[in-house]
Amino acid sequence: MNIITTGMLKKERHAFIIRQINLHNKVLSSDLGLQLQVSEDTVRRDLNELAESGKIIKVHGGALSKSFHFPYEQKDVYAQDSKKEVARKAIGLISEGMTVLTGGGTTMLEMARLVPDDLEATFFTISPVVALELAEKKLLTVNLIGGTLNKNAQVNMGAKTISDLSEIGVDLCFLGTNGIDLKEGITDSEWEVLQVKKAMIKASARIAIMCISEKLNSVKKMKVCSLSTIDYLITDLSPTDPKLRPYEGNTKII
Amino acid sequence: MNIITTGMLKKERHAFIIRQINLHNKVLSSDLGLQLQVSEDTVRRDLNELAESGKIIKVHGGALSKSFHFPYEQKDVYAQDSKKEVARKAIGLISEGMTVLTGGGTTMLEMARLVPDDLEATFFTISPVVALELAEKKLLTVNLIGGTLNKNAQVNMGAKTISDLSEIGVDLCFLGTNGIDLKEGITDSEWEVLQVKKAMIKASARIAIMCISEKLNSVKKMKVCSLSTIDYLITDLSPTDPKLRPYEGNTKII
DNA sequence: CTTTATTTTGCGTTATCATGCAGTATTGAT
DNA sequence: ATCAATACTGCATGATAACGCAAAATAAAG
Repeated sequence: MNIITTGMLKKERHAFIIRQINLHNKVLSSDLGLQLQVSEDTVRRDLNELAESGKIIKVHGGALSKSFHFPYEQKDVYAQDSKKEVARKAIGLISEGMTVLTGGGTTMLEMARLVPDDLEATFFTISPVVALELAEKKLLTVNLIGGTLNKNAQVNMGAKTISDLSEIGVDLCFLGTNGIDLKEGITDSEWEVLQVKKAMIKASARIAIMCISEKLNSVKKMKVCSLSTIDYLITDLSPTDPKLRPYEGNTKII
Repeated sequence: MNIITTGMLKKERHAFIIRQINLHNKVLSSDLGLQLQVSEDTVRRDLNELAESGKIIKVHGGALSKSFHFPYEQKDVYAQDSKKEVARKAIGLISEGMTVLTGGGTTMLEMARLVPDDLEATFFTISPVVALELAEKKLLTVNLIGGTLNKNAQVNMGAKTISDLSEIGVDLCFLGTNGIDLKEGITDSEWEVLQVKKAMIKASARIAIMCISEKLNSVKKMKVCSLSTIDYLITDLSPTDPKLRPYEGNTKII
């Protein structure tokens, strides 16, 4: 257990830390300092870097494995400000009496929370989490599209979901995305997700993509749709931000 | 049950507390103090933080599960033990590879929590809350029946739900009920609920009614089905309890 | 092989956080 | 109304973190 180490390079320390975390689900800065024979400052800097790139979760006193299993109710705790900003803007697109379709994810959940109490509208969603949040608003009609619950994404997927989506028609669809790029348009890395998104797009008169700025200009494996399909692009940036300029066209930047 | 823990990070304590609450529906600050080896002050501060972010409901002496805080009931913490007992017994009816259909409500939720991690089975449910809880179990396939989310009961209802239910066939259906009586059988007070329950019964080879003993011998306005339809009656009482004697017949008392 | 630039690291300082304790207030049950 | 259990407040203490800077190590260039 006691690993003696001398003159390790930063990369090696990082690897060591990741290994320790995978092994124990947690590490203490103080322990690492001793094991790696470096100051705790260095350890803390290492942990910061690893946390920055999303490999671990840094907490006071050390760090936790990212797969640290939290019960579902708190998976969404870390809704970053950028997501909140996107959600806030998205709400502006919804007007009285509208029929809206949404996916899942933290940004959508945040949007559900921000729906004003006096809005009367009809929502369809594939996300039970979003549905439950929307159900808090007294004037909304909330329809949950059924299907097989995907454990990671916590949204319904599969054949049933897609066939049910083909039976509805809505005014506006809010979609999150991991990949958005000028040339490739909207892309995704999971095939199942791709199918569902395509079905959602077909079901909707207008499409709004919600996307935090750090995901701009990234391409994933498979294409969902081209940019021309998108009616609104909602980001945390100002609509006049130069980074968004290339996306102007058919798409309204919000 | 006495879990020994040393040098836990705050986040770990939080996760531990959430797990305990999910397990028992309630925690006492005093217990947590001992289990986590910290002062009750620290426990209380932890509980405050968790309550602050809406993950639990803090009460005098400890905290309660949030999803336990269903719109309808919440009176006494200890009456819930009977539901737990019903849920525990219900689990016994589920065997490997089975296809199961469930409704919503606290007893169902409790059952979902108690499903063993190593059970491989397929679940259908009309409750997003139950679905999300079931999704925590790695080996389960969870299918959520769509529909219009009823804000009070937090289950899907309406025409879509009923037509979807008509398309499936399962081995066993777990139903809660407010009214059960020798002569009238299973009764309910809401028309919408009635329709859904009937559809669930039609979809299932066998029917299990889950019912805490205080609801025995009560009649509601509308009839769901007669007692002869019921295969299992699960209560918090011993199967040999004289109160249950009258219900013996086609129905197996558990 | 120097010399120079860049990065990394450790240390002192200051700020922040976490925790337990003592005293006081509040609660809930009888 | 009383009493014991539970909660909250403020504070002291030790732990951890952040900041800035200078020494050391590493890489790059001449």
